[in-house]
Amino acid sequence: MLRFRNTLTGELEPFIPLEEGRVRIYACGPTVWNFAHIGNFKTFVFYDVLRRYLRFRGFEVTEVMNVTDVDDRIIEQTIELKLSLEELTTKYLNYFLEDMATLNIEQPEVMPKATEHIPEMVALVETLLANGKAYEADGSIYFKISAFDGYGRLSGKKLEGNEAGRSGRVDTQEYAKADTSDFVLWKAPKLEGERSWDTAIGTGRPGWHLECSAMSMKYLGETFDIHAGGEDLIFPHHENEIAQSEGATGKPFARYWLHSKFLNIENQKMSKRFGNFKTPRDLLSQGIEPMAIRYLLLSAPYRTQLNFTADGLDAAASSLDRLRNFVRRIRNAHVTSNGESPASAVAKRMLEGIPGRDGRRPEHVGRACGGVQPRERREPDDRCEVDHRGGPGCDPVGDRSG
RNA sequence: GGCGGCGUAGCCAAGUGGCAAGGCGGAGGUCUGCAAAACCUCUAUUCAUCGGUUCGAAUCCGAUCGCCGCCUCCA
Repeated sequence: MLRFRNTLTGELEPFIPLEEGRVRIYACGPTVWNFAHIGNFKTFVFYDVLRRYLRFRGFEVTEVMNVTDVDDRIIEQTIELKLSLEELTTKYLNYFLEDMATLNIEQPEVMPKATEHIPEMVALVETLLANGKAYEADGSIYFKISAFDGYGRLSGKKLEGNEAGRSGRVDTQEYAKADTSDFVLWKAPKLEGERSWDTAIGTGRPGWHLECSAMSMKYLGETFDIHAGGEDLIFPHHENEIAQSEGATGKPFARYWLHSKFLNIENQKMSKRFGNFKTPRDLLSQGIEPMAIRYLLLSAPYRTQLNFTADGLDAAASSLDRLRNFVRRIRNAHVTSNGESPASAVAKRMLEGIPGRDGRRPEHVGRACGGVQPRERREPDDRCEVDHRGGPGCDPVGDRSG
């Protein structure tokens, strides 16, 4: 039985999809205002391993990953660079897709853009206005948290304990909200030249969380299986998604919430804001091969924080070389005494190892494909045993040559 | 101030009650004209600290110290 650590409950829960044999996943995707850095890709590689592993386990996977192509940073950039929204976001979306391919990340089944789902978002806001969970103020529309029971369930936050603006990251005086904890659904334009849409709920653009609710429900249904994202999104993003989605439908939103921990560098999270980030392109230009980056990002389980270092990257590259050597040796090896080919003997052991394994620590999906090692010294007569954590369907390091 | 996570060898890291996986690095060796590569062997009596529970604890409980993350548009 596959189990996941569900942020919603904090428990390790057996995974039972809504529909047998099929998994519906919504994964929070990139905001295409600039290059994505390898911290971002830690999460995207996690999604990739998750979908590959689920498929390996026999599930049909439908993954929706949004492309946020309108938000504050994008708007600021378009004004600064005198580009249209489409020019800027198309450019960086293309770079992102290239980077995904470089790191051998499979493309999700659906990659919807926020700007192409304005009508769906407007409809959602209209529902919330109609049932009293949203209100208008100064041309913007806000979600009324006091009208939604269960706010804070995902993040475990109690509003009393929180201090508005404590993170120092946001301007809490920016909006005319009735309650500081309310969040914006629809934003009236503020800047000169800011992109906006004329709609039935007014002129403006969607708030951060709205696209994820509208698009996940459109492509996956009002209730779906897995919602994944970086740990930073637990609050407020995912908390607010739940509020506005369940506030509108009255039905449970996502059933399993999976959050990946951050990539740190010099013991601080990698972030554009801190200027301490590296992009895959930066590393490639230093002669680092793409699969070494992927290997490094998978060297800790997805729920474990990973510290990025040059040594770590070197170690990943060395490990990868050794792994490839191992594969080459299997291919060149002779058949075993019972007539089985070495490659199939290895595959069989991997298959046998996995079911017993995930029954215990299934949430280690990020790690599931991390460790294929020869164990020749333990069993000299059978030189092809492989650590059970690898899996053939898993393609451990996503290396096509392997 | 509130909430959450983590602390295992020089470095990265697995392990959630029954003698401490693995990788990198390092040391020694085999092969090789030399070198490199490859391959082989070795590399934690001990799991931040202190108490407790137990026949048995890295694993469970309590306290302490240290680090990290979130606290309203960050993957």
